[in-house]
Amino acid sequence: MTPRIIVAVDLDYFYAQCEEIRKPQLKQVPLAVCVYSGRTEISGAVSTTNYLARKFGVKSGIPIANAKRILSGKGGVLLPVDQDYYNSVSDRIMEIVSTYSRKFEQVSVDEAFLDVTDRVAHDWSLARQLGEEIKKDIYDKEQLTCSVGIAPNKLLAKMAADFEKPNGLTIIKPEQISQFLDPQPVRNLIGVGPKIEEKLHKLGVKTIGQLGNFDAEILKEIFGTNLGLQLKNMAQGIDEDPVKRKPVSQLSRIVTLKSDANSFSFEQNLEPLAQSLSEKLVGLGLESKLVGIIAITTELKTKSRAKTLDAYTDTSEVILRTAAVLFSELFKAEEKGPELRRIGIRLGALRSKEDDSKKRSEVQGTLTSFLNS
DNA sequence: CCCTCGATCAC
DNA sequence: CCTCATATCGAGGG
Repeated sequence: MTPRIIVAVDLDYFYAQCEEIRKPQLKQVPLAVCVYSGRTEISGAVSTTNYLARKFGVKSGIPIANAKRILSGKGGVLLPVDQDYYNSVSDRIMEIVSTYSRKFEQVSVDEAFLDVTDRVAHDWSLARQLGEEIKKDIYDKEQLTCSVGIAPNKLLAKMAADFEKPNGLTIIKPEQISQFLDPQPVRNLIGVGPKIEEKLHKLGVKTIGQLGNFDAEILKEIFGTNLGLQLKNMAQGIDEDPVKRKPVSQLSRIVTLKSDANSFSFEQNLEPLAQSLSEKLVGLGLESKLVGIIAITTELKTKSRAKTLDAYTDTSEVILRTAAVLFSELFKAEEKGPELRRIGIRLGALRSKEDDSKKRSEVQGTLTSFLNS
């Protein structure tokens, strides 16, 4: 019944900071790590930037061309993403973080949660010390800063980590929840993006405090039962979601075509995606029963199709064959077929390979529950 | 209840 | 000019 103590660890401007570690001179200049789409020399988007670049408004998501224009004459540097390198740094850091509690959950390449309630014996002052220790440990071993949030649940811990960065540490004790949440704009709630924000504004709801007091029935009507309730709960700082290792449930790969097309060579464009997905499946010891396609039109609208397979697979052949069929059906559906800019493959209905019917051995069941106990 | 699709979010 | 990847939700159809 006593509140849990959850720690969120958020690695600061991760990709850009990784580049700064390799080349410390980069710390002195505006830096943008970019995803080049290959369409033209500069087409693509910015993935992550350091804080010097952010001062000029160069932030994630903006077109590379814009970033280049803004930073020209300012000594700015643009680098292409090196995912393998970031992954290796991430793996080592997550290994470090996970030593602080058996209740560990990695949310993304640069974020993780720990439930340290037992470890600090419900003591918030000890939790702060532990947070400092984690930050120092990561910095000593990897020369990388992170922001830490400590709170009674994952939602608040993440918002606390976001509250002061880079290199911050913020604590929200149970009795501080409303003073922390109430004045903030609804947009700061995890899960509230531009669309939901817009709808809330139309209801006259601007702050999290206002959302927390808003009639739940009206929220349910507008956002649906589930999401409506979720919004109300979040605004009151309620989140029971446990810190738990979550199995991967889907995998996807997407690429940008060299030029927009009504039809394209499935072989040539889809093969590398299918190959990569198959390798990933095998690497994780997983197999998939659902293959889907993702198509992004010239107008940046998303279309998707999916097919549940007769049997589980982890081979690039089956993935490729299924995806090709789905694309050919997508094109057939319309007279001319949609004009596509980007295409992708998605795998769903995943399961662990050593997890089929009869052989879900107690060994694995107990091992998993043990890890999260 | 299950499947499929589109939307939304956050990375 | 506008990347890539993942989880979740709701609607609609069976």
